[in-house]
Amino acid sequence: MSTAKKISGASARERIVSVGSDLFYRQGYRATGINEVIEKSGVAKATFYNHFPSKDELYEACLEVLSENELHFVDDGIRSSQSARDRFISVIANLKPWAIDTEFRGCAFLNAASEIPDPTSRLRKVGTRLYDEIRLRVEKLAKELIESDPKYRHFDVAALVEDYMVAFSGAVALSQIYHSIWPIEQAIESIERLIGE
Amino acid sequence: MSTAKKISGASARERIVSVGSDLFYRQGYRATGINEVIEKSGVAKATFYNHFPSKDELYEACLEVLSENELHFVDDGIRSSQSARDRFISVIANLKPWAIDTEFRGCAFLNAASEIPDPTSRLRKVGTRLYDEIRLRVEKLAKELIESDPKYRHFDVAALVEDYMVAFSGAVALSQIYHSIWPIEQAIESIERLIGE
DNA sequence: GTCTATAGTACGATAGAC
DNA sequence: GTCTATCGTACTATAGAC
Repeated sequence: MSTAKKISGASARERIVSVGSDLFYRQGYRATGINEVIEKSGVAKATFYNHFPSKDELYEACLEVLSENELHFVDDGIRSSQSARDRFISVIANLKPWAIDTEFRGCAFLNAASEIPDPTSRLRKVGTRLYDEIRLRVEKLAKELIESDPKYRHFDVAALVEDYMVAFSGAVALSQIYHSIWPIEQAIESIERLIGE
Repeated sequence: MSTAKKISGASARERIVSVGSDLFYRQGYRATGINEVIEKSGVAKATFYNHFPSKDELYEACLEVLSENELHFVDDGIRSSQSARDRFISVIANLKPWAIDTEFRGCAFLNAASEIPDPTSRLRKVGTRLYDEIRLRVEKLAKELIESDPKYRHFDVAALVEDYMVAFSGAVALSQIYHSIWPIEQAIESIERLIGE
C-alpha cells in the first residue's frame, strides 16, 4: 500500500501515521525504529510522543489505516466491475494489481500476526476484523451471483464463500512467498473452474 | 514445531540450532535476542560465535531445520493414510494437528517472509524450496488419485494441484490469523467438495 | 570448550529550553 | 509545536583469561 503521499500539508499526526504505515508495512514492525518514523515524518520527538504514548499505539493506528486501505482496494475492484460474475471474481482478481502495487509485501495483517505472536493482542484484532469485512463482501457477492443466473442456483452460499476465502488467502500468502503473481492467477483460475465458464 | 527436546546430551551446535529454531519460530526473528538463544542453549557466547558467524547464519540453519520438520509432518501424514484419496486429502487434513501442535504460529516461512522483505535473500529461498517440495508431493498424490478410480479420470493434474496448493496455503494463513482450526476444516471441505464424495 | 567483561551501536522514551 | 541532550536498556559481536 503506497501510503506515503502528500507528506507536507498534512497535520503532524497524519504525517506520522502515513510514514509509519508505509515503513511498518514495507520493512516490518520491529525492523523499523521509531526514530526513523520521526525523522521521515518531519516532526520533533516530543511531538511524536505527544500524539502517541508508545510505538505500539502508533502501530495500532497504522494498522487501522492499512486495513482501510486494503478494504478500499477491495471495494474499488467490486465497484469497477459490471456483472455479478465479474464482481464476484474481482475480489481475487484485484489481488493482481494490489500485489504489484505493494511489491509483494503481502497482507499487512499476516505480517503483523508473524511479529505479534500473542493472539489476544489488540493489534491482532484489527486483522481479524478486516478478514471478517472481506468475508462479508464475498458473501454478499456470492448471493448476488447465485441469484443472477439459474446456472448458479445449485451453489451453496456458505460453501462458496468458504472456498473463496481459502483461495483468496492462499493467493495472498503464496504470492508473497514466491514474490510473483502466478499464485494469484492460479487462484483466479481455481475460482473460475469452480463456478464454470 | 516443538523443536526444543533433549537439549542436554546433544552437541553444542545441535543445542543452539534446536533452541534457536524454537525461539525464532515462536517469538519471531527480530524479537528473539541472540543472548536468549545462547542462554537457553547452555553454551558460552564464544562457543556460539565459534559455530555461527552471525545471527543471520544461525537463522538460516534454523530455517533449514524447520523446513525439514514441516516436510516430515507432511510425509508422516501421507504415510499413515491408507487409500489414494486419504493420502491426497492428508496433506491438508494434517494441518489440523499441526496447527494445534504449533499453537497456531503458522508457517515459519510466511513468518520469515514478513520479517525479511528482500525476496532475493538466501533465507527466503528456504521457504520457496519447501513449498516446491510440498507441491511435488501433492502432484504425485494427485496423479495417484486420478489413476486410482475412473471417477477421478476427468480431473486435470495441474489444475488439481493448483487448487490444492491455494487451499492449503489459505488454510495455513487463515488459521494463524484467526488462531483457530476452522479455516483448516473449511479448506478440507473445499477439497472434498472438489473431488466429490 | 568454559567464564566474564565490554566494546559499540541502536533502541524506546523522557526532559529541558525555546 | 520546535530543537537538542540524554537516560537506561538491549542489542550484536569481540576480546581476554582459564
